[in-house]
Amino acid sequence: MDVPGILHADLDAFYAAVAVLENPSLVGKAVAVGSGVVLSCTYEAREFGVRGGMRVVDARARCPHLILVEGVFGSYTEYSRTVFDIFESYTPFVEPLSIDEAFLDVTGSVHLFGSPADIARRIRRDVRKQTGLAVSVGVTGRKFLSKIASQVAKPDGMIVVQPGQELEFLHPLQVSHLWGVGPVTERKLGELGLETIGDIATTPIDALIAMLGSAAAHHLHALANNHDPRPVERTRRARSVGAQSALRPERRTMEDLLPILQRLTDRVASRLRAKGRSARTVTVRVRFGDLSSVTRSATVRSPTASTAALMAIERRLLQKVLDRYPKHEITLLGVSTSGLGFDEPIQLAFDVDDDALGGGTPHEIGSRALDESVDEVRRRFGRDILAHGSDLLSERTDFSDGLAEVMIKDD
DNA sequence: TCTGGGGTCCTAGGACCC
DNA sequence: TCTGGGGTCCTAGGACCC
Repeated sequence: MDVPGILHADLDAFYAAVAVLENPSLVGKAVAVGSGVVLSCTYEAREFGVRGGMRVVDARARCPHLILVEGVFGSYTEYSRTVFDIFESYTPFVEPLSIDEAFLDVTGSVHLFGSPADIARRIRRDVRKQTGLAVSVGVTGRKFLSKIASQVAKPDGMIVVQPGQELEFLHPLQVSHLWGVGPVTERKLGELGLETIGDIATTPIDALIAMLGSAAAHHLHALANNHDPRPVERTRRARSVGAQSALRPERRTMEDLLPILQRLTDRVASRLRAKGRSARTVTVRVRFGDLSSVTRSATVRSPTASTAALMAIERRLLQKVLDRYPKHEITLLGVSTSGLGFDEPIQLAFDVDDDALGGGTPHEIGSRALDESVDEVRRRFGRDILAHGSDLLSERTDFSDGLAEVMIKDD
């Protein structure tokens, strides 16, 4: 008999559980982590209707004795590392989904540690013993099904779905259990009278396509029939890096918005550099008084992680929005970078004093050099640098739309 | 009921090239 | 010269997830 070999392990109420571990007087109490909104809360708080994502004032209204604690990010990463080390002691095939959950393919580990269900039990025991945290586990032969099983198993449980029993387990569940069904899709499905996963499985694919579009329809139809060929993948590279801020929409002028833009861009650029990545596409998101929002994006030829270069692009995008919506109350919602490339050694063809640039990786030095040259170009020519090339491209230098492209070459 | 910050993926239309 | 098909890239927006 085949053994189901894919586990989904998910720590229960992770941030709240860590808060309780670090302050034993909180054991058994209704505790929430967060400020402004609830990031995580204990099951004692959930009994009163408190949920993650809820505003703290609303949570307090439902649960007046709620104890609110601030998050401590350092402890979370420490606990997380310990837990992931335990995962990796059972299989090298661990795919992190977030700080507190992962897929594990244990198919190759059964001769060492026993059946997948045995391994799940051992992991739960090890995590409990070494950290004090509860982890719920789903054990099946498919990623999506194990994810659903672990959710159903919570809190502090495990569910094993044996081969041949998958549809029996799956079909009675509400559609919202499926990964990819949120409020909008749930409502659309409901309009067709589809409430359970079994309903989706028996609906002709064409009807789903008409309602949801091709990709979503095929995706949900496949999952509802227990088809999910996706393997457990050990690493996944980030595809975008962004930063958000949520101020009330009231500011209007470029001068008001620039400091916010600078702060967000600093965050994004330094995180890009820390990862050794650079971005080709830059997106600016703006929110209006009625809470609707728009985006403007631009793609440049060569990836950059330079704060000043990103700022120059974002400024233009922001100006585009201001020109298009001159009367609106607006705020800057966020900036995001995608089309990520890798750390490239770069050297400025522009006139920059090497000694002034300090140490670091070539990428860091290059990014700082670009920062300086953007400022210098602005001083000398009154222009912004839009992009830089990976080859020497003096003939591409283009002031036609008010921007220069700076020349940078590979070393 | 949009309050938080960080992401992923998909769609649709247009430009451009062969 | 016109029509058509296919592919790629870019832009803008939206749904969903943790």
